[in-house]
Amino acid sequence: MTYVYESLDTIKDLDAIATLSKKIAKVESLSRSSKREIIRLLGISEEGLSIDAPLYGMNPYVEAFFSAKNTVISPHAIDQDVGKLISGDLGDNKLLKDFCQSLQKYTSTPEFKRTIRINRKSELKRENSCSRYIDAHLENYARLIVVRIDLRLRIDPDKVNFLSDLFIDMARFWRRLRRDLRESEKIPKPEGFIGKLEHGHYRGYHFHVMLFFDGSKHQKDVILARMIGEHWKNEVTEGRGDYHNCNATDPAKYKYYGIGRVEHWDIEKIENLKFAACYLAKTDYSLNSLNISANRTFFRGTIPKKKERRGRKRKCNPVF
DNA sequence: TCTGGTCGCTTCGGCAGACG
DNA sequence: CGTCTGCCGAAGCGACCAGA
Repeated sequence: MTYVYESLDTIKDLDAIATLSKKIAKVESLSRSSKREIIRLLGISEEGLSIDAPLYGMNPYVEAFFSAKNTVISPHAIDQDVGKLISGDLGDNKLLKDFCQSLQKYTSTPEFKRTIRINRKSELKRENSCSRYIDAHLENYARLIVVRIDLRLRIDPDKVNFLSDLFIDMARFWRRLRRDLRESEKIPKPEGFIGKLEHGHYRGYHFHVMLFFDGSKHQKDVILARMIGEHWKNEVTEGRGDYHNCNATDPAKYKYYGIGRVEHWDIEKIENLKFAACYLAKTDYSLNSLNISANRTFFRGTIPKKKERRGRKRKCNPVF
């Protein structure tokens, strides 16, 4: 039995490959450090990566990178070899040029563009969906408490089929959590949620969850997040789970802080909130590739019905 | 060729009612 | 009283098509 072993370094490398590959595909001019980085990444064997992170390779840009590498360089070349092959003046290196050209050729095929286009389109759809959902909540509640938590499972070595078993567990726990959020008296009841299932190469399956509470009923976002997180950890998963409380992180560390208390007049914070929500709408290529019957990764509650607005009229009403 | 709209299919969320 | 089940409308997803 083999386990999926995933190290953080692998992920960083794969992310770097994807972003650089995108840059090359767009024929952007590359800085000297970018070129150095490409050479370093070319030294990584695809074989090793596919053992460490078997699913991630399904990112089309990563595929493009290795396809180009294999046409230009022997597939058996190790980093030292690559270092020797691409040395000297980087500005005028034939191998590097060939590599970029090959990658550009790969990414300019209609099939490649098609997959990118389709993914981008569903991404936009989900982003719009998030935005509409947030607007609908702000229309009903002048003040929202937004909570962000990441929910995950500790890996159980007894599971035989690592990927699908955990997926089934996750689906079951998610159903349970949703029910509890709606019905349980023990935890605070949110007015809405957005959820995104991801397959992390580092931590396995995890849910990024965003919860919306009525700001007139709840205040302390950090405590709300902790209560839900503890419930996930102890009740829902019966001790098999774990969580990360994003609201507990210092707001100053965020460039765009859009969680916690969000008021209807605070356009900037609403924008930040939507920005954070859009992250949940991003495509997870590794999950796409799993081809599980229900390969849905994005979830949200239904758009709330317009409530009759009572109380004091809103003074400034920029949004609605 | 790309973007945006729409449609059908499938799954999901929310609710109500049954069950133990 | 808490949990399970089934139903219905809502929502995600992929495919097609029209127009820029």
